[in-house]
Amino acid sequence: MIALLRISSLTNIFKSTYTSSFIHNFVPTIDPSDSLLYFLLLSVESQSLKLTQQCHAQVHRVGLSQHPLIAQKLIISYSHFKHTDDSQLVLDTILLKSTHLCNSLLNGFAKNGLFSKSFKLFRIMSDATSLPPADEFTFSIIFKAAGDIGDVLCGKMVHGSGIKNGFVLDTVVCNSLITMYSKCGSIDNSLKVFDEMLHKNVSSWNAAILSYANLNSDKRNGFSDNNELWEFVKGMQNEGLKFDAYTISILLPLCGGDVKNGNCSKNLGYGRELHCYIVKYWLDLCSGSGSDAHLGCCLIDMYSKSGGVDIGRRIFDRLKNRNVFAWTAMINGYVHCGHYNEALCLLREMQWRDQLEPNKVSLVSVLPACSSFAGLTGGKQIHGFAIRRELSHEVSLCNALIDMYSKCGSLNNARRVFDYDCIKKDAISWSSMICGYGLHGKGREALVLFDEMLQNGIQPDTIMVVGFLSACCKSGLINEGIKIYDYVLNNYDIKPTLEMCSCMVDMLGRSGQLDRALDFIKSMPVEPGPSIWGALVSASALHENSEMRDLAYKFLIQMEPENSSNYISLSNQYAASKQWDNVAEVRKAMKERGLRKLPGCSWITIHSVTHSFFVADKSHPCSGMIYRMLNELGLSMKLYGRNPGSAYMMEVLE
DNA sequence: TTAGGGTTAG
Repeated sequence: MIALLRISSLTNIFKSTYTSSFIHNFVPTIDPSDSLLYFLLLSVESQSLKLTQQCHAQVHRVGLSQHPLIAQKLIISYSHFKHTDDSQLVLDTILLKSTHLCNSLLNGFAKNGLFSKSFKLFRIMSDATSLPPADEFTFSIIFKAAGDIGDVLCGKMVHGSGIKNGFVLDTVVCNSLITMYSKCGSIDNSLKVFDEMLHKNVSSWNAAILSYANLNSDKRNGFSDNNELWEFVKGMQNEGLKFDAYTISILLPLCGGDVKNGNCSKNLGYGRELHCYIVKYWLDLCSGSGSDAHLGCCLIDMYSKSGGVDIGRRIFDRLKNRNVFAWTAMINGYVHCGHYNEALCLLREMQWRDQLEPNKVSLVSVLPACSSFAGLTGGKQIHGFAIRRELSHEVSLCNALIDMYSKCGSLNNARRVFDYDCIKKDAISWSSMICGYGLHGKGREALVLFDEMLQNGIQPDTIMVVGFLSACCKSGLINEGIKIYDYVLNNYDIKPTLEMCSCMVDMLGRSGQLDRALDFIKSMPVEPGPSIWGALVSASALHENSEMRDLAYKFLIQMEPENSSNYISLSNQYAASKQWDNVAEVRKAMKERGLRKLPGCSWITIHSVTHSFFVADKSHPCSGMIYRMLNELGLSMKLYGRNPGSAYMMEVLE
């Protein structure tokens, strides 16, 4: 009855809008089922739910409600528009239900994230009493749903059911099973399914390669030195199978380095080989995926992350079908390499040259360029653009905005985004705000927020702990910092990192507890790096403990023998205490190593004009005024009992 | 009808 009422209302929609439309004239001229199938396809392509509804009404009007193919297309169309209740209604109306139709509804539920409905329907199909039995298509869909949930127990249950029903011999079913286990984090099971497959195709290898990649390394940082994955990939070619566009798009992200952190990938050589392969088989690869932009994105990303942003740009310029992904990949590449102006220009260019709207990711990608280059005004413009496009509540964008506002000095705006725009906060939202407080030395605020975050059930991770410790360090909240450090290590799955330990040394050192800082270094579970000894150097200098300072310098120079800054700062320290012999010794050591200090440079942008300054630079037209102000600041610091560091001041004022 | 790949944030 309910179904009939619903259909009746749909018919009314159809009648009210249909009479003058072209569909009305078109339908009677050819077979009604053909025309309806055509319009249903058109409704999805043109994103018109109304057309789907009109077709549905017409289906009933011309008596085609039991037509299996039309019913299937209706189920698919309604699912596409997230109207799965209407998809269900279509199936309910069918008297002779087929597995085929049930699968379409099952897929509709799964694609809309309605997993409980998917599994309920799957159970009914498995009973094979009120609905037709499951087939291999059913299992492909349900394995995918289990993978999307990410629950390995659920995955194993449906796997068992698949084996019992004899469907785990089909290649596509096995491929979806490999992916399911991979998504559930059970890589061993994933590769076991692959090993035991009778007929592997290219997609089977792709699924296994992706799984293998997850096993071996973090994609973002490139692969570890082992060659196991690449040997595995060669196995695919040894079996006479060619890479397709999917294979390459899985492999290329593993070849990029992390130029931002000074790491160039060890796998760039493989990346170049893949690039050659793409050039050789370009047409084949692009005909499969329909566009060259897809592989282009991967190449741009790989080269940019390996420091070759110019190569990325050349690839970008030659793309025939540049879509928003390609533009965003290029923008992101420029930001990654510190070419902020180019990134900002591209954001404008994509709109006027290709008439493409930047999406959420484009904006997230370009925001760091505002923090480092365009400043608060540029950041606010991006924010305004996001508001106009109704994107300002997207969590990733909010997180990037919080970061941008914090780094541009506007903590109030950062907090406003955190409180009002960021409706669904994730761990990064909390972390961004805590790190913002850390950046501004607002330890108390960071402490309150950290506590609130824990009460909200958000798990802390190493990055937010570093942000929090940094805030404590700058605010002198030593006990609070130490307490939280111990708390997170004892209560969460967090292992101390070098950054966390550096914060601890910095915190203890700044508070004058130099011996405690040294004891901490001796007992810490990670190998001390330059940041650790650097923190101890600064703290020892601050508290004028020359013995500790020399010890810290000794380790620091041992670790970074080619870093001229360490020698210069040590020399300056000796000079400040008039230890001229030591100064000479340090300068001699530098000379022997052929080290020269590059002059430090800082810059500031005022009214879109960037002013840069080198050490002891007096070339600026306002140089006299600037140095007078520096002198005044130095004197003020002394008045407040803070030593600006005579050696450093000497260097600046010389 | 079924599986797999692209740009992002602390």
